[in-house]
Amino acid sequence: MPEGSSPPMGQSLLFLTDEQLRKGIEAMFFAYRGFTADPDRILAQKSYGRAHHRAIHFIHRSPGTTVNNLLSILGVTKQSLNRVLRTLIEDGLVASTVGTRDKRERHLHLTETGAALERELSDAQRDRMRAAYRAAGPAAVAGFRQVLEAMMDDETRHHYEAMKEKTE
Amino acid sequence: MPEGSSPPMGQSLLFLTDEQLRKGIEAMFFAYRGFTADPDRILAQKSYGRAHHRAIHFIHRSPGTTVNNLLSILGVTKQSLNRVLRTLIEDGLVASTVGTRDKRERHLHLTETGAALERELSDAQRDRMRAAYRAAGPAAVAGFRQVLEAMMDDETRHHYEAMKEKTE
DNA sequence: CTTGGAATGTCAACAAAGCTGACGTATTGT
DNA sequence: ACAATACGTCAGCTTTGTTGACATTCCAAG
Repeated sequence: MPEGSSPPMGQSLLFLTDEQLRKGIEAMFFAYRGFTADPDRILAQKSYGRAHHRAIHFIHRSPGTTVNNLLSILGVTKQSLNRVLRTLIEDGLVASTVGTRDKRERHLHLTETGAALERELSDAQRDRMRAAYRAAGPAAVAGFRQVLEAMMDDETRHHYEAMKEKTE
Repeated sequence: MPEGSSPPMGQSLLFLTDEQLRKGIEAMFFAYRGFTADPDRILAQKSYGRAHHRAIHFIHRSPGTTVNNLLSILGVTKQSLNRVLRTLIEDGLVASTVGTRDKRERHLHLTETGAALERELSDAQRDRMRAAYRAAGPAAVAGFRQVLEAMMDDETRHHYEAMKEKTE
Protein backbone atom coordinates (compact mmCIF):
# COMPACT_ATOMS: atom_id res chain seq x y z
CA MET A 1 0.00 0.00 0.00
CA PRO A 2 2.11 2.92 -1.22
CA GLU A 3 1.22 5.89 0.87
CA GLY A 4 2.87 9.27 0.54
CA SER A 5 2.97 10.53 4.08
CA SER A 6 5.26 8.17 5.93
CA PRO A 7 7.94 9.61 8.18
CA PRO A 8 7.45 12.63 10.47
CA MET A 9 3.71 13.25 10.59
CA GLY A 10 2.26 15.25 13.40
CA GLN A 11 -0.04 13.53 15.88
CA SER A 12 -2.89 15.56 14.53
CA LEU A 13 -2.71 13.71 11.22
CA LEU A 14 -2.97 10.28 12.75
CA PHE A 15 -6.58 10.10 11.65
CA LEU A 16 -5.48 10.23 8.02
CA THR A 17 -3.53 6.98 7.99
CA ASP A 18 -4.65 4.30 5.57
CA GLU A 19 -5.62 2.19 8.56
CA GLN A 20 -7.90 4.85 9.95
CA LEU A 21 -9.39 5.48 6.53
CA ARG A 22 -10.05 1.79 6.03
CA LYS A 23 -11.85 1.62 9.34
CA GLY A 24 -13.96 4.56 8.31
CA ILE A 25 -14.82 2.83 5.05
CA GLU A 26 -15.85 -0.36 6.80
CA ALA A 27 -17.80 1.56 9.43
CA MET A 28 -19.70 3.28 6.65
CA PHE A 29 -20.47 -0.03 4.98
CA PHE A 30 -21.67 -1.80 8.10
CA ALA A 31 -23.55 1.19 9.45
CA TYR A 32 -25.50 1.64 6.24
CA ARG A 33 -26.90 -1.84 6.69
CA GLY A 34 -28.23 -0.90 10.09
CA PHE A 35 -29.48 2.37 8.70
CA THR A 36 -31.75 0.62 6.19
CA ALA A 37 -32.55 -2.52 8.17
CA ASP A 38 -35.67 -1.38 10.02
CA PRO A 39 -37.47 0.26 7.08
CA ASP A 40 -36.52 -2.71 4.90
CA ARG A 41 -38.31 -5.07 7.25
CA ILE A 42 -41.48 -2.99 7.16
CA LEU A 43 -41.32 -2.58 3.39
CA ALA A 44 -40.82 -6.29 2.76
CA GLN A 45 -44.11 -7.08 4.50
CA LYS A 46 -45.93 -4.73 2.15
CA SER A 47 -43.97 -5.94 -0.89
CA TYR A 48 -42.33 -2.61 -1.45
CA GLY A 49 -38.62 -1.92 -1.68
CA ARG A 50 -36.08 0.70 -0.78
CA ALA A 51 -36.88 2.59 -3.96
CA HIS A 52 -40.43 3.11 -2.75
CA HIS A 53 -39.16 4.34 0.57
CA ARG A 54 -36.94 6.93 -1.05
CA ALA A 55 -39.74 8.22 -3.24
CA ILE A 56 -42.11 8.44 -0.30
CA HIS A 57 -39.54 10.16 1.86
CA PHE A 58 -38.78 12.93 -0.58
CA ILE A 59 -42.38 13.46 -1.64
CA HIS A 60 -43.14 13.91 2.04
CA ARG A 61 -40.28 16.36 2.38
CA SER A 62 -41.25 18.36 -0.70
CA PRO A 63 -44.98 18.07 -1.19
CA GLY A 64 -46.03 19.07 -4.68
CA THR A 65 -42.62 18.31 -6.13
CA THR A 66 -42.49 17.44 -9.81
CA VAL A 67 -41.30 14.18 -11.30
CA ASN A 68 -38.29 15.89 -12.80
CA ASN A 69 -37.23 17.37 -9.48
CA LEU A 70 -37.60 14.06 -7.71
CA LEU A 71 -35.52 12.50 -10.45
CA SER A 72 -32.56 14.75 -9.88
CA ILE A 73 -32.73 14.32 -6.10
CA LEU A 74 -32.83 10.55 -6.29
CA GLY A 75 -30.28 10.33 -9.07
CA VAL A 76 -32.08 7.66 -11.09
CA THR A 77 -33.64 7.56 -14.55
CA LYS A 78 -37.24 8.47 -15.12
CA GLN A 79 -38.03 4.94 -16.27
CA SER A 80 -36.78 3.58 -13.00
CA LEU A 81 -38.64 6.12 -10.91
CA ASN A 82 -41.75 5.75 -13.01
CA ARG A 83 -42.09 2.08 -12.21
CA VAL A 84 -42.01 2.80 -8.50
CA LEU A 85 -44.25 5.84 -8.78
CA ARG A 86 -46.82 3.97 -10.80
CA THR A 87 -47.31 1.32 -8.16
CA LEU A 88 -47.50 3.95 -5.41
CA ILE A 89 -50.18 5.84 -7.35
CA GLU A 90 -52.10 2.67 -8.20
CA ASP A 91 -52.02 1.65 -4.54
CA GLY A 92 -53.31 5.05 -3.53
CA LEU A 93 -50.28 6.19 -1.53
CA VAL A 94 -49.32 9.02 -3.83
CA ALA A 95 -51.50 11.53 -5.69
CA SER A 96 -50.34 12.96 -8.99
CA THR A 97 -52.03 16.17 -10.09
CA VAL A 98 -51.56 18.08 -13.30
CA GLY A 99 -49.76 21.37 -12.80
CA THR A 100 -51.79 24.57 -12.89
CA ARG A 101 -49.07 26.94 -14.03
CA ASP A 102 -47.48 24.41 -16.35
CA LYS A 103 -49.81 21.64 -17.35
CA ARG A 104 -46.97 19.39 -18.49
CA GLU A 105 -45.82 18.95 -14.92
CA ARG A 106 -47.25 16.50 -12.41
CA HIS A 107 -47.22 17.52 -8.78
CA LEU A 108 -46.79 14.71 -6.30
CA HIS A 109 -48.36 14.49 -2.86
CA LEU A 110 -48.79 11.78 -0.28
CA THR A 111 -52.33 10.65 0.42
CA GLU A 112 -53.46 9.86 3.95
CA THR A 113 -52.42 6.27 3.46
CA GLY A 114 -49.10 7.34 2.00
CA ALA A 115 -48.45 9.68 4.87
CA ALA A 116 -49.24 6.88 7.30
CA LEU A 117 -46.65 4.61 5.71
CA GLU A 118 -44.15 7.46 5.64
CA ARG A 119 -44.63 7.92 9.35
CA GLU A 120 -44.24 4.25 10.06
CA LEU A 121 -41.02 4.08 8.07
CA SER A 122 -39.43 7.25 9.36
CA ASP A 123 -40.40 6.44 12.94
CA ALA A 124 -38.53 3.18 12.66
CA GLN A 125 -35.52 4.79 11.05
CA ARG A 126 -35.50 7.69 13.47
CA ASP A 127 -35.65 5.37 16.45
CA ARG A 128 -32.39 3.79 15.48
CA MET A 129 -30.83 7.11 14.60
CA ARG A 130 -31.96 8.54 17.93
CA ALA A 131 -30.44 5.64 19.83
CA ALA A 132 -27.17 6.09 17.98
CA TYR A 133 -27.18 9.85 18.59
CA ARG A 134 -27.96 9.39 22.24
CA ALA A 135 -25.21 6.85 22.67
CA ALA A 136 -22.64 9.01 20.91
CA GLY A 137 -23.55 12.41 22.30
CA PRO A 138 -23.96 15.87 20.75
CA ALA A 139 -20.30 16.50 19.92
CA ALA A 140 -20.03 13.20 18.08
CA VAL A 141 -23.21 13.97 16.18
CA ALA A 142 -21.82 17.29 14.98
CA GLY A 143 -18.70 15.51 13.73
CA PHE A 144 -20.78 12.80 12.12
CA ARG A 145 -22.71 15.35 10.09
CA GLN A 146 -19.57 17.27 9.16
CA VAL A 147 -17.81 14.23 7.75
CA LEU A 148 -20.90 13.06 5.86
CA GLU A 149 -21.36 16.45 4.25
CA ALA A 150 -17.74 16.55 3.21
CA MET A 151 -18.14 13.12 1.64
CA MET A 152 -20.93 14.11 -0.76
CA ASP A 153 -20.50 14.96 -4.41
CA ASP A 154 -20.86 18.64 -5.09
CA GLU A 155 -24.10 18.26 -6.96
CA THR A 156 -25.52 15.95 -4.31
CA ARG A 157 -24.54 18.36 -1.55
CA HIS A 158 -26.52 21.02 -3.34
CA HIS A 159 -29.66 18.90 -3.02
CA TYR A 160 -28.87 18.19 0.61
CA GLU A 161 -28.39 21.82 1.49
CA ALA A 162 -31.65 22.72 -0.22
CA MET A 163 -33.55 20.09 1.77
CA LYS A 164 -31.80 21.17 4.94
CA GLU A 165 -32.88 24.75 4.76
CA LYS A 166 -36.44 23.81 4.01
CA THR A 167 -37.51 23.38 7.61
CA GLU A 168 -35.30 25.58 9.72
CA MET B 1 -24.97 26.14 11.17
CA PRO B 2 -27.46 28.83 12.14
CA GLU B 3 -29.77 26.71 14.18
CA GLY B 4 -30.60 25.87 17.73
CA SER B 5 -30.87 29.22 19.42
CA SER B 6 -34.62 29.19 19.89
CA PRO B 7 -36.26 26.01 21.26
CA PRO B 8 -37.20 25.83 24.90
CA MET B 9 -35.86 22.37 25.50
CA GLY B 10 -32.61 21.57 27.23
CA GLN B 11 -29.72 22.58 25.04
CA SER B 12 -28.00 19.27 25.48
CA LEU B 13 -30.87 17.37 23.87
CA LEU B 14 -31.24 19.63 20.89
CA PHE B 15 -29.52 17.11 18.68
CA LEU B 16 -32.31 14.60 19.34
CA THR B 17 -35.14 16.55 17.74
CA ASP B 18 -36.96 14.93 14.86
CA GLU B 19 -35.59 17.67 12.63
CA GLN B 20 -32.02 16.88 13.56
CA LEU B 21 -32.63 13.19 13.14
CA ARG B 22 -34.14 13.74 9.72
CA LYS B 23 -31.12 15.73 8.66
CA GLY B 24 -28.89 12.92 9.83
CA ILE B 25 -30.94 10.43 7.82
CA GLU B 26 -30.70 12.50 4.67
CA ALA B 27 -27.01 13.15 5.20
CA MET B 28 -26.49 9.41 5.46
CA PHE B 29 -28.41 8.80 2.25
CA PHE B 30 -26.64 11.44 0.19
CA ALA B 31 -23.20 10.70 1.63
CA TYR B 32 -23.46 7.02 0.80
CA ARG B 33 -23.83 7.96 -2.83
CA GLY B 34 -20.55 9.84 -2.71
CA PHE B 35 -18.99 7.00 -0.76
CA THR B 36 -19.61 4.51 -3.55
CA ALA B 37 -19.34 6.85 -6.54
CA ASP B 38 -15.63 6.53 -7.27
CA PRO B 39 -15.32 2.75 -7.02
CA ASP B 40 -18.54 2.41 -9.01
CA ARG B 41 -17.01 4.34 -11.89
CA ILE B 42 -13.95 2.10 -11.96
CA LEU B 43 -16.02 -1.06 -11.66
CA ALA B 44 -18.36 -0.07 -14.47
CA GLN B 45 -15.44 0.12 -16.89
CA LYS B 46 -14.47 -3.43 -16.04
CA SER B 47 -18.10 -4.63 -16.03
CA TYR B 48 -18.08 -5.48 -12.36
CA GLY B 49 -20.45 -4.20 -9.71
CA ARG B 50 -20.52 -3.20 -6.10
CA ALA B 51 -20.91 -6.79 -5.04
CA HIS B 52 -17.56 -7.64 -6.62
CA HIS B 53 -15.98 -4.74 -4.79
CA ARG B 54 -17.27 -5.95 -1.45
CA ALA B 55 -16.05 -9.48 -2.03
CA ILE B 56 -12.62 -8.25 -3.11
CA HIS B 57 -12.37 -5.91 -0.15
CA PHE B 58 -13.08 -8.52 2.48
CA ILE B 59 -11.01 -11.24 0.85
CA HIS B 60 -8.15 -8.76 0.90
CA ARG B 61 -8.82 -8.06 4.56
CA SER B 62 -9.06 -11.72 5.55
CA PRO B 63 -6.94 -13.77 3.18
CA GLY B 64 -7.84 -17.45 3.28
CA THR B 65 -11.34 -16.79 4.53
CA THR B 66 -14.02 -19.35 3.70
CA VAL B 67 -17.13 -18.76 1.65
CA ASN B 68 -19.26 -19.22 4.74
CA ASN B 69 -17.37 -16.63 6.70
CA LEU B 70 -17.53 -14.14 3.85
CA LEU B 71 -21.25 -14.81 3.67
CA SER B 72 -21.92 -13.79 7.23
CA ILE B 73 -19.79 -10.67 6.88
CA LEU B 74 -21.52 -9.53 3.71
CA GLY B 75 -24.97 -10.52 4.89
CA VAL B 76 -26.15 -12.04 1.63
CA THR B 77 -27.13 -15.57 0.63
CA LYS B 78 -24.46 -17.98 -0.47
CA GLN B 79 -26.04 -18.25 -3.92
CA SER B 80 -25.75 -14.52 -4.40
CA LEU B 81 -22.14 -14.45 -3.31
CA ASN B 82 -21.34 -17.51 -5.37
CA ARG B 83 -22.24 -15.83 -8.63
CA VAL B 84 -19.91 -12.94 -7.93
CA LEU B 85 -17.19 -15.23 -6.68
CA ARG B 86 -17.43 -17.42 -9.76
CA THR B 87 -16.77 -14.57 -12.16
CA LEU B 88 -13.89 -13.33 -10.02
CA ILE B 89 -12.36 -16.80 -10.04
CA GLU B 90 -12.93 -17.27 -13.78
CA ASP B 91 -11.33 -13.89 -14.43
CA GLY B 92 -8.33 -14.86 -12.34
CA LEU B 93 -8.77 -12.24 -9.62
CA VAL B 94 -9.50 -14.69 -6.82
CA ALA B 95 -8.02 -18.09 -6.07
CA SER B 96 -10.19 -20.72 -4.41
CA THR B 97 -8.39 -23.63 -2.77
CA VAL B 98 -9.95 -26.67 -1.16
CA GLY B 99 -9.48 -26.73 2.59
CA THR B 100 -6.86 -29.11 3.98
CA ARG B 101 -8.44 -29.70 7.37
CA ASP B 102 -12.00 -29.67 6.08
CA LYS B 103 -12.34 -30.42 2.39
CA ARG B 104 -15.81 -28.95 2.23
CA GLU B 105 -14.43 -25.48 2.74
CA ARG B 106 -12.89 -23.27 0.06
CA HIS B 107 -10.22 -20.80 1.11
CA LEU B 108 -10.20 -17.54 -0.82
CA HIS B 109 -7.19 -15.42 -1.74
CA LEU B 110 -6.59 -12.52 -4.11
CA THR B 111 -4.25 -13.18 -7.02
CA GLU B 112 -1.79 -10.53 -8.18
CA THR B 113 -4.39 -9.19 -10.59
CA GLY B 114 -7.03 -9.24 -7.89
CA ALA B 115 -4.78 -7.39 -5.48
CA ALA B 116 -4.09 -4.80 -8.17
CA LEU B 117 -7.79 -4.11 -8.62
CA GLU B 118 -8.29 -4.01 -4.88
CA ARG B 119 -5.60 -1.34 -4.65
CA GLU B 120 -7.14 0.69 -7.44
CA LEU B 121 -10.57 0.59 -5.82
CA SER B 122 -9.52 1.30 -2.28
CA ASP B 123 -7.18 4.07 -3.39
CA ALA B 124 -10.09 5.81 -5.07
CA GLN B 125 -12.36 5.32 -2.08
CA ARG B 126 -9.70 6.34 0.40
CA ASP B 127 -8.97 9.51 -1.53
CA ARG B 128 -12.49 10.73 -1.03
CA MET B 129 -12.56 9.60 2.57
CA ARG B 130 -9.27 11.34 3.20
CA ALA B 131 -10.53 14.58 1.72
CA ALA B 132 -13.63 14.39 3.88
CA TYR B 133 -11.58 13.61 7.00
CA ARG B 134 -9.17 16.41 6.27
CA ALA B 135 -11.98 18.89 5.73
CA ALA B 136 -13.77 17.87 8.92
CA GLY B 137 -10.80 17.46 11.24
CA PRO B 138 -9.84 14.82 13.84
CA ALA B 139 -12.55 15.59 16.38
CA ALA B 140 -15.28 15.31 13.77
CA VAL B 141 -13.81 12.03 12.55
CA ALA B 142 -13.96 10.57 16.04
CA GLY B 143 -17.61 11.56 16.30
CA PHE B 144 -18.33 10.19 12.85
CA ARG B 145 -16.99 6.79 13.80
CA GLN B 146 -18.82 6.78 17.14
CA VAL B 147 -22.19 7.45 15.58
CA LEU B 148 -21.66 4.90 12.81
CA GLU B 149 -20.72 2.21 15.30
CA ALA B 150 -23.77 2.96 17.40
CA MET B 151 -25.93 2.66 14.31
CA MET B 152 -24.91 -0.90 13.48
CA ASP B 153 -26.91 -4.00 14.31
CA ASP B 154 -25.37 -5.97 17.14
CA GLU B 155 -24.36 -8.86 14.93
CA THR B 156 -22.95 -6.54 12.31
CA ARG B 157 -20.97 -4.65 14.92
CA HIS B 158 -19.44 -7.91 15.97
CA HIS B 159 -18.05 -8.37 12.47
CA TYR B 160 -16.86 -4.79 12.41
CA GLU B 161 -15.03 -5.09 15.70
CA ALA B 162 -13.36 -8.30 14.56
CA MET B 163 -12.11 -6.62 11.39
CA LYS B 164 -11.02 -3.59 13.33
CA GLU B 165 -8.74 -5.48 15.65
CA LYS B 166 -7.16 -7.39 12.86
CA THR B 167 -4.57 -4.77 12.00
CA GLU B 168 -3.97 -2.74 15.09
C1' DC C 1 -17.74 -49.63 10.03
C1' DT C 2 -21.64 -47.96 8.27
C1' DT C 3 -24.96 -44.72 7.77
C1' DG C 4 -27.80 -40.71 8.38
C1' DG C 5 -27.78 -35.97 9.23
C1' DA C 6 -25.47 -31.50 9.26
C1' DA C 7 -22.47 -28.36 6.92
C1' DT C 8 -20.40 -26.43 2.66
C1' DG C 9 -20.67 -25.13 -1.74
C1' DT C 10 -22.86 -25.19 -6.77
C1' DC C 11 -26.61 -24.90 -10.32
C1' DA C 12 -31.21 -23.10 -11.91
C1' DA C 13 -34.79 -20.05 -12.02
C1' DC C 14 -37.06 -15.91 -10.55
C1' DA C 15 -37.74 -10.90 -8.73
C1' DA C 16 -36.43 -6.03 -7.70
C1' DA C 17 -34.54 -2.11 -9.43
C1' DG C 18 -31.19 0.00 -11.93
C1' DC C 19 -29.92 1.19 -17.06
C1' DT C 20 -30.33 2.60 -22.42
C1' DG C 21 -32.98 3.61 -26.43
C1' DA C 22 -37.08 4.76 -28.93
C1' DC C 23 -41.41 6.78 -29.22
C1' DG C 24 -45.97 9.29 -28.25
C1' DT C 25 -48.47 13.19 -26.22
C1' DA C 26 -49.38 17.39 -24.23
C1' DT C 27 -47.79 21.89 -23.38
C1' DT C 28 -44.83 25.74 -23.57
C1' DG C 29 -42.28 29.34 -25.48
C1' DT C 30 -39.75 31.41 -29.35
C1' DA D 1 -45.42 27.17 -36.94
C1' DC D 2 -42.07 24.70 -34.71
C1' DA D 3 -38.52 23.33 -31.48
C1' DA D 4 -37.94 22.21 -26.79
C1' DT D 5 -39.66 20.49 -22.40
C1' DA D 6 -42.11 17.32 -19.14
C1' DC D 7 -44.01 13.18 -18.63
C1' DG D 8 -45.37 8.41 -19.59
C1' DT D 9 -44.50 3.92 -21.67
C1' DC D 10 -42.68 -0.19 -24.25
C1' DA D 11 -38.92 -3.28 -24.91
C1' DG D 12 -34.85 -5.28 -23.46
C1' DC D 13 -30.67 -5.76 -20.78
C1' DT D 14 -27.70 -5.98 -16.28
C1' DT D 15 -26.67 -6.49 -11.48
C1' DT D 16 -27.67 -8.50 -7.36
C1' DG D 17 -30.69 -10.12 -4.28
C1' DT D 18 -33.96 -14.32 -3.34
C1' DT D 19 -35.63 -19.66 -2.87
C1' DG D 20 -35.33 -24.49 -4.15
C1' DA D 21 -32.87 -28.57 -5.45
C1' DC D 22 -28.64 -31.15 -5.35
C1' DA D 23 -23.67 -32.93 -4.77
C1' DT D 24 -19.94 -33.44 -1.72
C1' DT D 25 -17.82 -33.91 2.64
C1' DC D 26 -17.58 -34.54 7.55
C1' DC D 27 -18.86 -36.45 11.93
C1' DA D 28 -21.13 -38.93 15.30
C1' DA D 29 -24.49 -42.54 16.76
C1' DG D 30 -25.62 -47.00 16.25
